[in-house]
Amino acid sequence: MGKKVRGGRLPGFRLRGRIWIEGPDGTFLGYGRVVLLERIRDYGSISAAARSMSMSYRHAWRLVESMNRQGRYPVVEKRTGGRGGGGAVLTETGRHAIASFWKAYHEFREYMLERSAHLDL
Amino acid sequence: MGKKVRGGRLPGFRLRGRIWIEGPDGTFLGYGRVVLLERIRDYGSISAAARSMSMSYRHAWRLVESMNRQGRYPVVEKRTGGRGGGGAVLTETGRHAIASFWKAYHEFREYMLERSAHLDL
DNA sequence: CATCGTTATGCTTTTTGGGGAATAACGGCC
DNA sequence: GGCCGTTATTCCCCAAAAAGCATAACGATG
Repeated sequence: MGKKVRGGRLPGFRLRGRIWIEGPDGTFLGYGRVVLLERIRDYGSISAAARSMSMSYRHAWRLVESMNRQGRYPVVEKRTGGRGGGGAVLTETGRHAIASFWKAYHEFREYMLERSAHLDL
Repeated sequence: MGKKVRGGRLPGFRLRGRIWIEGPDGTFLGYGRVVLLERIRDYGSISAAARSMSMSYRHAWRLVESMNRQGRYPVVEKRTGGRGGGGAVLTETGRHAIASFWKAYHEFREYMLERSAHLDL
């Protein structure tokens, strides 16, 4: 009655995955980008956001550029100069993008959790 | 009655994703690895399989090593020397791994297709 | 009008993943 | 026993991605 000779489940193995939103020019939104957007929202500047997640400013800036360029509307509005040197704030589009991504993301986590259960190896 | 000012859907954008099976030492099975296993099954050798997908033998060999080392049982049995120089064949574990992955993979495709439909951006 | 921290951008260095070539060992088969 | 194509492994090189460094430019505020 043992179905197969193979020793059964491999304990340490699990199904993993990731999702992202792709635009005309490659990735538009992914986990890292969304976290970056949230930090920008919380800290009010790209550089502070980058520092807070130990990412280089240059990299963070490029990510924001990529997101802003792809959509019809920018996700981040940037101001140079002025009090405190300037800063950056989320647009309504940006806030909406974050919400959309998290929604898809959490549904996906749910799915993966459920699906991992009947993974037979 | 327009719900929001934002101009509506961004036409070119779509939800994408990928899945893989992770073992104690990183990736155990992914799309590329499974295709490689199938080629090994079809051609009877790692080098022919690698050639058929224009992958370097070195890379293919490493992937096989990674898979073989992680599981309780190897997925590929390799023979050096002999008629035709040797070769490689799938084990029962290997065949089962392929089937398991494709099952999860196709279910996942289904899910993504369905989920992409109500992605609002 | 000098200050200050931020955006903006170019240049150089480091890291990383993989390809290519070279070589040894192997072992049925003629 | 020599041949042959495969497994097994090492060393060097290349390209792409990201980090690090170094400056400009900016503009509200004191």
